[in-house]
Amino acid sequence: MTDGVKLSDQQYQLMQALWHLGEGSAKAVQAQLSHLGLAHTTIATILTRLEKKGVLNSRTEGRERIFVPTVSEGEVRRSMVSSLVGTLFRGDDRQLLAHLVKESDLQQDDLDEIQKMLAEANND
Amino acid sequence: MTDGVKLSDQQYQLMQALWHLGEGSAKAVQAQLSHLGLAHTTIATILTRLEKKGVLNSRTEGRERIFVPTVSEGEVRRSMVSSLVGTLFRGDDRQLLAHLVKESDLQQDDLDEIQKMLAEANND
DNA sequence: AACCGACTTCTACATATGTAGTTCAAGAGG
DNA sequence: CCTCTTGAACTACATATGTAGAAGTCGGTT
Repeated sequence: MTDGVKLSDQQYQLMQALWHLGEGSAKAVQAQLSHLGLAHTTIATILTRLEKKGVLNSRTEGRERIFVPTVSEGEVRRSMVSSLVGTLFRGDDRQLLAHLVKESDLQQDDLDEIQKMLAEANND
Repeated sequence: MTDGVKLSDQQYQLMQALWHLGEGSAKAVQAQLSHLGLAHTTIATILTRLEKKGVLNSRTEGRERIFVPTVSEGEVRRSMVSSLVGTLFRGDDRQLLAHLVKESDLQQDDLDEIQKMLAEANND
């Protein structure tokens, strides 16, 4: 079934930090995302909301709260891509594929690579 | 440049109705989307907001307000796909392509078709 | 002319999200 | 033991969105 996990850009970035870290405190996440220049309270708020949403769990360790993703990046990607496909292409993945092939500026080697992937998918 | 047009599901559906119609009143849009069961005032609100956002124009014709898209479905698709690619795949279209090839349940003829498209893209 | 019907526009309220200050609790240092 | 630091929790406020009732307006009908 379609998980329905859908994250905003910001939320995805935080999750990404956690996926990289494996797990971590708000502080650790903030460090990882220092380029965004968000206040640590902001990070904490978003993490709390993500937990309420069910994509994170947290445990208290000493005085720190450690957050752990409960969904993988792959799962989230799958569900977000399929949600977009649902909206834009009536759920037909192949139309997105076609869109990409037509709209992307693909180089010869990209094409080769894709054909290789196709061949593999083909063999499974 | 990246337009940055980004619509919610709901907003996209309304736009889609207008793209189909070419242009139309709130009433016409509602009719087109009757399956959603939204009040016509809801439709009107969304249309007004879409206009403020710049993806629609409207003219008053008699007592009706006719809405006209100012962006094409293709443009919106492009910018929404590329926004998702930006978030999920650091802007690399090929990664989304790879994702699709791996995750989608493609049939043999789908593969053939894609290869045909690739060959064409290749010839341009 | 008074009324009805069809639309539009205004107002309203809930949830989600972006963003962060303020307050609180508990360990670290003197 | 008291104070300082540090991170957590709470509170706050703005914008976007979903959703729709209420009020206003204007042309058509009797």
